[in-house]
Amino acid sequence: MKMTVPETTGTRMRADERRALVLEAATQVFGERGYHGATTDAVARAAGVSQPYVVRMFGSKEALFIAVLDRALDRLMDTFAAAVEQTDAAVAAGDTETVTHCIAQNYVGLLGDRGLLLSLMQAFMLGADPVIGPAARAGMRRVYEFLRANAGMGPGEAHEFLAMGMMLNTLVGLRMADDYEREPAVRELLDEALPTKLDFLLSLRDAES
Amino acid sequence: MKMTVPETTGTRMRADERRALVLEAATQVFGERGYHGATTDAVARAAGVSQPYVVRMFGSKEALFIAVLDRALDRLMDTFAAAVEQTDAAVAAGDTETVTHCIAQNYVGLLGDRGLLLSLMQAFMLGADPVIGPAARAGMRRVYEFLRANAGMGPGEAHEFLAMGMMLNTLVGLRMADDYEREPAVRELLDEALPTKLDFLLSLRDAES
DNA sequence: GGTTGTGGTAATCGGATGATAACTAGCGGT
DNA sequence: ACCGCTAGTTATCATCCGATTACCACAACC
Repeated sequence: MKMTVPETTGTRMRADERRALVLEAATQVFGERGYHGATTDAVARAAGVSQPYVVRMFGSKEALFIAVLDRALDRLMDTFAAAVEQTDAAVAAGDTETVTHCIAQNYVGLLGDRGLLLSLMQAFMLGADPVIGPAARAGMRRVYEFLRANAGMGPGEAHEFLAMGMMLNTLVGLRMADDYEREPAVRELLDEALPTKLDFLLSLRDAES
Repeated sequence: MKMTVPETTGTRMRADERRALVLEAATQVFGERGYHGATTDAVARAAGVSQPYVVRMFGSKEALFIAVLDRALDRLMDTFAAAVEQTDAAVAAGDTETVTHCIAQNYVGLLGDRGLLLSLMQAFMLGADPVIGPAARAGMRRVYEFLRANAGMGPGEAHEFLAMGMMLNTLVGLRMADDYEREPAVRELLDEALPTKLDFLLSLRDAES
């Protein structure tokens, strides 16, 4: 009974590691093409495994998407929670930073993981689906209730914050930054939507393969 | 050369009428299930024609979606333009109504045609698509430029207005109203998002088949 | 050094789906 | 009456995709 943790030294990987890899790949693919547009084969190739393995690991494509949704929400809430702590510390140090501002900063950071926010949005557009719909609604509730209960926002603040978030997600989904140089109106809109972090967003766009 | 307009009295319909019917049906179906999730067969059944006819009428599913997108944008701009005129008339009469408020009112009215706004949102999530992406970006630009040039909004106003619109679209896509009675948080959020027209939205939900 | 369990893959199937081809029928003009 | 054009259909194809089955291989443990 040594109970050693397998080190993944050889050609094979531990199942939970591989699972995390597949979830990451699936997040990207689902974010890019949406639930119906994504194929389990594309996820498998992105993760470097075979297509049947992806399906068997999660039971079905639908279950995989739910897992992606849950993971995305977990990460989102972690980011928010960290932002709240960060704000508390700043306030304790005499700073006058608002929670909303601080969370917003960290939210923009999440745009770096394009798949995460887009997978969420894709789920939000599938409210009519009998399985995904309820899960997506529960996800939105979870976010809203966090903002109200843990971030100390009022109903109006929370709603406004979510509206900004949906706008940013939409602009990312549209790949609006692709037209930043070419279209003056796009430049103006993005300058307004991302007052501080715009160079960050553009660098992400250019870093794409 | 009588040049009479065929009256569609018999079993057959004029092509442009049928085309409008199919476009309306496609708007609903694409809005519900997204571009990839929608099938040309579902569109055909909703329009009461055969599946091959739908495909041949537009050339491809992709072209049909682009047509749906264009029609949705046309209707959206018409609604906005009417709201601007309405505001001008109110201001001339001594009223102090803001354009933003008036457009927002009319926008909420568009929620009645659920497919219209949802088809737009579905397009906005497909920015990575080589054909749909550019069309969707052009659509968003068209809306923004109207708000800036014709509705007299500044960059900040236009951005804020769009953010509220994206939030409302998302809530509709989520079918969030389904949880209005059951979940207090949802009730609070919807009360905040739709201060005046909430009963209208709920009546729409209940009117569904 | 076999044996057992875990981490995979190759082969394949069946249903769904977009598209095409070939054909049919209503309607107006002469 | 028949002729040509427009509005439609039925039948069918080729492809894609999620899922299943059966099999393979590495590694730990006795």
